[in-house]
Amino acid sequence: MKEIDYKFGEIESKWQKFWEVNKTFRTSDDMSNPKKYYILDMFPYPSGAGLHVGHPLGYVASDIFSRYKRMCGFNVLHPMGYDAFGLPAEQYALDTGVHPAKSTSDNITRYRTQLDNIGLSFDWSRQVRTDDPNYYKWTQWIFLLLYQHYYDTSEQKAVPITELILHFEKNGSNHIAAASSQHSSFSAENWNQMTDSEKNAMLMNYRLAYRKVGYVNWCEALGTVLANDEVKDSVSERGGFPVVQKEMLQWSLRITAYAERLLSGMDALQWNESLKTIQRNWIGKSEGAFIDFRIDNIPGQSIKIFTTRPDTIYGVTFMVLAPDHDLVPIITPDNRQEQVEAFAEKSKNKTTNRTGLKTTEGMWTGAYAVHPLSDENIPIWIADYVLKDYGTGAIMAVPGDDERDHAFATQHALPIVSIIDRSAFPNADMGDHEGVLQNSFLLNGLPIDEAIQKMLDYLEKYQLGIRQTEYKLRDANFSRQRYWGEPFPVYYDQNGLPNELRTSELPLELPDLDDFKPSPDGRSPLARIDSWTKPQPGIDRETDTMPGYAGSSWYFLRYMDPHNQNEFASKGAIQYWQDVDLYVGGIEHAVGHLMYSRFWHKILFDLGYVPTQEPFKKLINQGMIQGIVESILLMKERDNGYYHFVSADVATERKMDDTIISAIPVHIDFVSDYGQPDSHLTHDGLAAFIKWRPEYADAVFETKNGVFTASQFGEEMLLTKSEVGKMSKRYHNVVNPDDVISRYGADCFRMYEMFLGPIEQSKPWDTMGIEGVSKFLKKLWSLYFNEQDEWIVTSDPPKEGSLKVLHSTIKKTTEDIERFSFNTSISQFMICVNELRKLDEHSSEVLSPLTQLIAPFAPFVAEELWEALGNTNSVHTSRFPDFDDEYLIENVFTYPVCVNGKKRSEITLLKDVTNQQIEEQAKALPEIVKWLEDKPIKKVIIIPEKMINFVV
RNA sequence: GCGGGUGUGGCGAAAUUGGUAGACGCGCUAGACUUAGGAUCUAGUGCUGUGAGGCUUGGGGGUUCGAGUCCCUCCACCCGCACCA
Repeated sequence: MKEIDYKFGEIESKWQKFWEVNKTFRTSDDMSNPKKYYILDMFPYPSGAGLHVGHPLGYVASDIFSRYKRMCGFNVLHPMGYDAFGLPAEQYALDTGVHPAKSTSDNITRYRTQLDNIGLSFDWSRQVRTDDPNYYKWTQWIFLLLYQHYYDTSEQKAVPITELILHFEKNGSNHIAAASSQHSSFSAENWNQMTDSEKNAMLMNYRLAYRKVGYVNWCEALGTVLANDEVKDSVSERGGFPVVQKEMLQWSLRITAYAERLLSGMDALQWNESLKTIQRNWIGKSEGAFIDFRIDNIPGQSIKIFTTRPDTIYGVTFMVLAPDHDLVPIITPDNRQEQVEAFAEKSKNKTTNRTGLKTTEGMWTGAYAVHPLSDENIPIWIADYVLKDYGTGAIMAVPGDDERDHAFATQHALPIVSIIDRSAFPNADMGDHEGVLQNSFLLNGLPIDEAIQKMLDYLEKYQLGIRQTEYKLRDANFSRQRYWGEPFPVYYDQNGLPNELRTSELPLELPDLDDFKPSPDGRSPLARIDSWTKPQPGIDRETDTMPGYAGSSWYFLRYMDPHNQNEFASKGAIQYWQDVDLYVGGIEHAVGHLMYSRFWHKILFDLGYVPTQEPFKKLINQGMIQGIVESILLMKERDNGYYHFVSADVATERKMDDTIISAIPVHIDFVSDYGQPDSHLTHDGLAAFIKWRPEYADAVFETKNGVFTASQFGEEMLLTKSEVGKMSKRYHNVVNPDDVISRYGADCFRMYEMFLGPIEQSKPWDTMGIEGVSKFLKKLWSLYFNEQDEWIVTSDPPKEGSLKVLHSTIKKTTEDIERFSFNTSISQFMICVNELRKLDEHSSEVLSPLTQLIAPFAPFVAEELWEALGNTNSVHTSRFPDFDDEYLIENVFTYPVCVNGKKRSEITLLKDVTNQQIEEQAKALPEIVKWLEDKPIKKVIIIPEKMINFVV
């Protein structure tokens, strides 16, 4: 029998052209349709590596959904664009001399081809690129909005800085309710007497975008400052280069002002819990109190601490400052200065890498603080476990109810007072909010939560401390000493004061440049172009550029009205589209992009530019498609139990024991001649592998998936190991969707990616199962065409049973699509097609709706079949079929009949029989008679259309 | 350590509100058509037992006529944060 096949290659290019010519997926500008749906993919950074099979997972899912929504009559906005500014393009320029604009554009062209190959239904007329001056004009404009506003903490919103100035002129800093970098007190007179530069400096404490000298994460190797979320374990997330703290004049964004709203705003969002948790942790809210501890014998000096447990204050037996706390040199008596300094110096070196460090090291400063309630003297220590940049950099130590304080006190023989009685809670640990206070005077006998409130009231009443909510969230650094980013729309006058550009002067375009090296002093490459930095005498331009997240923090709004020259998007367009109904993307943006976007959106909301508090109503994190990481170790010689492993870069020498190092990551998939994945190295695969990496021509291989094996070949040996890991260029395991598509077709590729499992789950790429999907498409095709490629669809009435199969498929798949369960919808298609083949069904009355049903998943095949069915429009402009209950209603039902919950038989009965009839007929079944024997029936449970159960 | 999540055949996985566990696909076994099979079609396939039957959703316990699903407890793995005051 001839294999039924369809020529997917021809079909794909035919319909790609058709869609382009007919603008099939243009979003309608007609905003009268009240059913709008905005479905967005996280736009990619167009890297040099191109797309791999992992990227399309989310794209295909959102594409299926948007095709479905369109067919349901929604006006769908489904755009795509490029996050085009960023470090890698500049790094590439440094290495190769290719201008970032050029390499970025080249990459974009390549991405576009790949995306089109997959058959994604984006409205490309709305494409945005963050490096387009027409786009970043508005990025700069939004930055200026931030600069021009401050956060009013009583109104809980952004307010023009001009109102703050009015307030200062009238009242000075009295009754001010504004988020600020530092609190200062001044009168109206003081304010009015300030010089411009003093006023400017003061206002910088309040602006939402502000410039200040501060410690920043400086990465020497990258020649730039990085935001907190770009740094992990003291190395840069990109490249893994060391990051140190450096003092620099930088722009920052006051995201801390929005901490509470960013936290509470999440409650109503349909995001998955783990993502919300990541954001909550990042914001890191803690409620407690600031308390001042006077220092004995040094008038006017006090230690400010933050605590979430003010109830434990009677258990304070010592204080601890961070070793680099500002007060340390002040309070330390002369005779101890030297030792204390030495300790601080030693711990400084440790802090560069303190992850996972648990220590009880510390030293007494020689000074004493005064307990605010008992007036007792308590020693002040310094210790590594207190961090300068968390809280106030100082703690009141309560060894009686804090594990770290307890360990520290034990180590250094400091007194411990038990202040919590947990005898009623044997399972409670130190620090748990269970138990009652003891040895605590006015708090004695109170449960912890009540005691906290009572102490807070008490502290405030006697002005010993204040209630305060603290957040871990830090303001976001917004300056990069880099070329490939948005220039700041500001200039500095003779006094160095920042001045904003007018909207009419935007965009401030990035000048052309051919030397991208950062200056060794940490200044941006832009600083070298005098014509740009000093456009006029007395005017200096900012030479830093904005970070990568600037352009991506609002791009979803631009899609609503991408070509608008006068506004970032028209009021009408924003009013119509409102917000993103569904956002699909990776979880790696949890604390970066998603946090900044929400922050910017809230500011735009406060200023009346957008109608919603949150930009992304529902969010789905697609899982990662992993690759198989193969490591090969080539063993050179052996003597006295030592082997020499030759890796790509260095020869490493290791003792052969249970632990084996991985040296050269290679991937063996898709290296065999016919492109068939083959992770067990076969002879063909081996030949291809050696062709690919000729340096291994003389080696002998023996592999076994997942375990080490070795074969000996003279003095050489080769070990391999397979494991699941990231798909990445450096592991040589990137699978290009183009290869899969050319072999199986785009429809097959799309369906297979969806069939792999739930969208949100990560899974290794494995082509084993793709044949099943391919087979399904051939079977589908065979319902319409026979082996001779003849059209066999008839206008006959449907055969008995086929409408039932069709309609239950419509019902099931519609429900599955709505809940984003595409793997199960595909299963249902398979069942349906198999059934129809069994019934030898070729009626257009059945096949027409089936074609429509499959269209979102396999758009190319569906178009071809839809056309063959005699339609002139695109299947995507047709109406998604509704199921008809009439075909699903059954007048009989097969009940499982159970005895004591175990199924023993089954019985098919009419639907409208009474329970008594059901019981009698079921009881009479021979199997049931046997199981019931003569035991008395205690109870009969009949659940209509579910089951019958006899309890004996 | 804290927080979040996941545990179901040889594998990827299904299973509305507790109601026939393992749908669908891969793989495997047998057969058909074939010079051939890495094509196609048919049948079988959780484990165990000749059979009736018994066992089975990470382990243990509970609620229920009935538990993958609810409750308690323990274990394993993954992700995030991490000396967080």
